[in-house]
Amino acid sequence: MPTTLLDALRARGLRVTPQRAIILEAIEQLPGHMTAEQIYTHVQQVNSYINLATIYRTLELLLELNLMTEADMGTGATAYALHTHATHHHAVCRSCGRSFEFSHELFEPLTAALCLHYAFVADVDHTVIFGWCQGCTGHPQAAES
Amino acid sequence: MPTTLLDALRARGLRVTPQRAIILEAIEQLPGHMTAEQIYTHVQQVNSYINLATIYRTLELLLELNLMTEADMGTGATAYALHTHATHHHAVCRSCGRSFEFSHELFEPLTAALCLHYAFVADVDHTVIFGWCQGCTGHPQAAES
DNA sequence: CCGTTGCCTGCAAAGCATTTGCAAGCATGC
DNA sequence: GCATGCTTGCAAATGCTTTGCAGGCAACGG
Repeated sequence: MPTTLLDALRARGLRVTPQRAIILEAIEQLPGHMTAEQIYTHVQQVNSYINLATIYRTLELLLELNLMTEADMGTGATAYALHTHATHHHAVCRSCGRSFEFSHELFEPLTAALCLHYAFVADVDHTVIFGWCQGCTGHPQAAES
Repeated sequence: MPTTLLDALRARGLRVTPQRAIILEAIEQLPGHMTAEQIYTHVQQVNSYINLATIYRTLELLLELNLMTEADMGTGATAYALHTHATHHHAVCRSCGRSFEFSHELFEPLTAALCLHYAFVADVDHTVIFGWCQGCTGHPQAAES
């Protein structure tokens, strides 16, 4: 049962190495969005001789192949997500840092308008919206204690 | 004619130093969004002894005071913008890198929905939307040459 | 099954934007 | 004016990510 990601590599004539197989498997197993570090940790449990640089190089590859998306969640590390993962977005609270996912349909009026007015095709999978959640609303300053 | 930004500092009991005055003036003069490096360059023309670290510390202060917003335009450096600057957003093309601003009203259906469904107050001033512009639409792979 | 080719990898060091420790400096209030 | 402690400059550290290089091995042809 070869993974779809490996097939995508083969289709482009790219080499299927043990490292790539392990990394791709880890990516498929991790839920939703993940950082390079998380993939690294997961991969270590299978084979501890895989280098972080290889993770980054593989992620770069997947981004080029349009199989993944990247997003800055404001945590310092880039968050990556499989493009096949259900389209969704994140709302992140500037005060408490908590976040939740929301469905793509809330985004559709915006993407439709951008397409209509500017012929711009928004790639808003995995977009991050900052703001203040219910508990922090109304007193954003006070909540930063 | 003291600047509004300086007044904001005074109102919080923060010290008004020559460095801060120069940095705030530069921020008010630079159009739209700017990077720490750009502010630094601008400031150098007035007083070349101001340190980059001071720029960053001042920006951090302005963010805390809610006078500025920050956004990652995908250029490597964080883009800062005055909160008083007319609310707007950026669409950035993943292929050619070009970007354009679009008005806040396109965002309102989304912010309204987030508020309604999740009681989440989106702070979407200066948000960045990635995608493909008119020229690059339809063949995102081909355009990356 | 084996040899060749050049794509991939590990390692270590570099890169870049940003942050921080520390001692000196100076804005503010008395 | 003078003391207090917030600010600054400097340089080093930080954290994530990228890169140079030499060796390794997947893919392919024979």
